[in-house]
Amino acid sequence: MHADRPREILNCHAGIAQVLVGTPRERGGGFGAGRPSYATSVARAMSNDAITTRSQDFAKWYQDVIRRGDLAEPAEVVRGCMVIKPHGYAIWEKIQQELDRRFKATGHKNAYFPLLIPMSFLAKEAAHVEGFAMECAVVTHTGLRAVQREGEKASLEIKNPLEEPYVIRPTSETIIGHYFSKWIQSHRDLPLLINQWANVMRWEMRTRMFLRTSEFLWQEGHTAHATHDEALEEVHRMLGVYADFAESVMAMPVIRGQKTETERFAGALSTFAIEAMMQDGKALQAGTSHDLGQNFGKAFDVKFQNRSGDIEYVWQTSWGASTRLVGGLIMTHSDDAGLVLPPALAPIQVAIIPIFRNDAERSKVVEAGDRARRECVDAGLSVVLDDRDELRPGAKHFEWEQKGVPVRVEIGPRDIESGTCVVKRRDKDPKAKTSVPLAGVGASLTLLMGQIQTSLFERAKAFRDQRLVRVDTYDDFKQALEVDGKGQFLLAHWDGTPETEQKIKEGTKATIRCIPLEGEDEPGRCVLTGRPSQRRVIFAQAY
RNA sequence: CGGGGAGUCGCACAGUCCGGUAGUGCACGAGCUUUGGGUGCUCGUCGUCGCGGGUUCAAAUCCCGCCUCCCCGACCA
Repeated sequence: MHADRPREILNCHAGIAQVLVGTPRERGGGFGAGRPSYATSVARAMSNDAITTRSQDFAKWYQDVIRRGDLAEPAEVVRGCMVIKPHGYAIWEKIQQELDRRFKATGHKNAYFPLLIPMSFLAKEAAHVEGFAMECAVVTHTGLRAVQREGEKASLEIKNPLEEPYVIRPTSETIIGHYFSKWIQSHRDLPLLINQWANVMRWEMRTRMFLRTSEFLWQEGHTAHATHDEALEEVHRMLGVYADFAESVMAMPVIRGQKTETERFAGALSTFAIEAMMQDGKALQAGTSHDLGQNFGKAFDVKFQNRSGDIEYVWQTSWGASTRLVGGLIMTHSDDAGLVLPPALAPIQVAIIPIFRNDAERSKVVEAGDRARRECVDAGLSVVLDDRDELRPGAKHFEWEQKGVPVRVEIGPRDIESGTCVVKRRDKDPKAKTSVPLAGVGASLTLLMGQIQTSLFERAKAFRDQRLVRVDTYDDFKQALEVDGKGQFLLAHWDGTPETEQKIKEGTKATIRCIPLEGEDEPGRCVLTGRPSQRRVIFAQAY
């Protein structure tokens, strides 16, 4: 793989000119024709130098994969924010589609609430304010005025202070609570099952692209129920939706579990989450589902009249998943050559690369390529015929490889003669080519997509399972936390107190990721204090 | 916000100590050449050296202030 290739060679041969999708005919004169194009900036983003390997520097590797995959770049003009580029956003859109379909299938409806929340709303739920106060960006003024002082450049000045400042939503429980109280009167209005796709802002100390940015995109589900049991059922249903999505669509194995008091959502009775292991062995929380109890119902006066005519507060839930999932996707599957995408989320699933030596060969090969392309389209695959003349085949391979395209197909004169094409899987060594008949290529590649999807999941699961270890003493705990320079998940007994959790964190940087829902109770003794414990929890260093 | 590192063309970097016309490789443009894993050659284009002040005949370089990014903490989806 690339890691073995001398850096100099990579450096001096780098080159990706532009990205064209579809056939020349389809493209016409539209996209990027005749003007300095987006394609140019793509080429620039992806130019030269090798990707850092995972073992060299995982954090650097992560950023390289994002840059070379043309997913996003830091918004250097806005602190802690990122620009999600088309290829990165296309992945997010696929995530959205898959999740949204599952939300609708479980009876939820989409709605949209204001970005700005009256500051007073935040104050209504005590634990909630405490959790989010420091992260809030606050809007205090409106209007700008141009000011021209003598001898100085014109500048802008802020005009009118607001009577009540607004907070830019860090999450929408409060404002949605407010509207729920207007919308709900009777048990007949329940359950109320709402989802919102939105951006939120949390003024984080330290940011990393996709994993933690000041502004991020997410979905937040908010539901209200007549009973606590019903709300809890919802909490687990949606946790299940996340887990199923993560495993079957992202091919990312997850552990479902409950958060400890320390890690619980501010204002919730209990929080559940799915936790995934990244390739450096660290944990990533990939989706959360909260039992809000009646906390927000009471804070926002969300009441209903039950069947027997009594007034009760509703039981609420909220659950969310964010663009962080894209970060998880990257760190679960990608390799030292760049991005690796599971077929279910790959904006481009197949890239066809024609091989030819002269115009006569070119027209034959491109024609065959276009037939293959159409077969793939008919089979429901998203496919590109890369017939760019300005790039040689090798350069095209590198480009699609770095962008994570699951399958690359080569069609050359030899293939046309034998009626086959050469297929390379992104999840396998590029030298391991297979030959596939051109007739029925759509069907065979569709089949292959399923195999790749499964294989990615199995590989990630094998890695995770191998690094999910049971420890019973604190010495073993500290030893097992890092093996071969990578983290592990430790199944250990814990005495259930925040104090012990804190001490372990101080001593090892490991936190309790969750109390797993799967598995059975197993009495034992806390690794730190030796006090009795009913169940093992998962400790790990986390993102 | 504390500790460390860094900001020079699209990317990666040299130049900064010791002030004197802003460089290299890749990318980008043109041409020829080449095409089953980053073709080769020739000629060319692109910079208010992160921002704002100051010192100086002269500032990428020295001084002051600020901003941003990366890493390690604390905080977190």
